[in-house]
Amino acid sequence: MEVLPKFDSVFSIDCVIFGFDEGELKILLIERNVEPFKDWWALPGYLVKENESLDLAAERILYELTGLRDIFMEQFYTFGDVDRHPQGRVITVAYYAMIRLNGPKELKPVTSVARKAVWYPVKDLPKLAFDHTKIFQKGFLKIRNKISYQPIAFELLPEKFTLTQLQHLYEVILNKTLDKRNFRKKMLNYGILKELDEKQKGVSYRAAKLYKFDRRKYAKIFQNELSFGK
Amino acid sequence: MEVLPKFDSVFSIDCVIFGFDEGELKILLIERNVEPFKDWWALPGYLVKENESLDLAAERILYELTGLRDIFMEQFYTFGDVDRHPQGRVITVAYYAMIRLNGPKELKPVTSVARKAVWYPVKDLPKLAFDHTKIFQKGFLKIRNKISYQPIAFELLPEKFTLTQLQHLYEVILNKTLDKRNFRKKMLNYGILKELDEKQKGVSYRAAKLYKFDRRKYAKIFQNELSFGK
DNA sequence: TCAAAAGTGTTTTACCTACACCCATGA
DNA sequence: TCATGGGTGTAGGTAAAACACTTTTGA
Repeated sequence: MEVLPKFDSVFSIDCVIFGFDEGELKILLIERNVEPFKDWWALPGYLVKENESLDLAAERILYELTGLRDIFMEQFYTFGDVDRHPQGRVITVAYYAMIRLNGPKELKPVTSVARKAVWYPVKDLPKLAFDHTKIFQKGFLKIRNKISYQPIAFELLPEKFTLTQLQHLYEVILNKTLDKRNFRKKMLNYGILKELDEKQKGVSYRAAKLYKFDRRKYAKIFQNELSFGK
Repeated sequence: MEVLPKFDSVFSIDCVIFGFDEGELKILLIERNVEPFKDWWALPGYLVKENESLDLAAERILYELTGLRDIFMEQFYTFGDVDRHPQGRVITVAYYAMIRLNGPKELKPVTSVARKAVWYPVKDLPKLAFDHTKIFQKGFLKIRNKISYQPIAFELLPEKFTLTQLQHLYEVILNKTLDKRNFRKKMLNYGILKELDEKQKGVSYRAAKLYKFDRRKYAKIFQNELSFGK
């Protein structure tokens, strides 16, 4: 009978959590308070427990290191270079999520593994611990790719937003400027935006209409992704 | 200093290898010769060694269990349910590939872990060991999705093929019938097919032109995948 | 001569792209 | 009244979809 080997391999989760704030795309980083890479910036990530599924581990770890709860994350890649962890063989399953920053929501690690958690602009990231820079890059590619064929960007915006805000977000993620009229046509055409009877407030120019994302219609339209004509 | 825990977690690779033969989509299965799941059908898969990267482990494992070498595989998902392996905590990184079956190529396991390896039609799979049915399904979705926006199906065909063969392959993977004229227009339009001066032989009806896949042009066109108009 | 598959074009519709001006608002 | 962004339409091109008949070949 085959028996599992006894070498000390373990696995971890790392999270690439995107947020959008002050016109900038940001990700969540922690300052590590433990070796290895003590005092370095890192993606929120830690070891999976023996009796914990990957998805649940991801939720727990994100919560413990940043205080964020109930974030829907999706797995996107597993990194397994032999020497990616200085203390042994650790492969890591990377998850990503796009979330809404409701103003300056407090980030409070609940373990001492992280000294603090902060939102960091992606265009100016510091050197990261382990292979986390590579993990971030692959995660960024993932959302850039996904946004091109699924309007998932709403997740990053406040509940009510203007079309211009939405466009800016696309421009930041795709790293190019978009045509205003074409962008609006396309977005409205999707049929997943609810126009509100409300307008922007506190701006010193013509106030823009506010929109809401219609999650139900989105689900209907984008659940069946396959397409290849008759 | 943080120390890695000592519980016996390990990881494995499982491979979903697609082939196309006699008008049928098939995957490669092995008959297991070891516990657990001795005598069951399973995806080719085994434990990763301590000093081996995931990608290299995938190559080695596929070779050892089936005799196939130099197959380009891509990772697509990692399965980590707590109880997916009866003997302990084993997460598995799943890889897929699409390959060409040059006639009845011999499959010869080089370890005794697999009693034999065979091509099995996907529409009639037996019960599989572990959570391999789930892994297969996710892999199938992956190629179905990918083929809808990238003409990767060539990998499955013989070097020279007719447009009708190509269309049948698409129909099998997408599970729907396609319009002949539209299909041909679209494929030829991609500009990645070389028309040969050769025709099909040995058929009792009008012989079709043979085509070759132009890998260089394919690479040029499909390396930059992002698109969202100005 | 028949069976079986090869091969071929046109029309309609939808979507993408490019492009420029007037409008509403608060300071 | 001015600066700032909000908001709008049209024309041209490209790709997808629907649809049916003639041609070639070997048996």
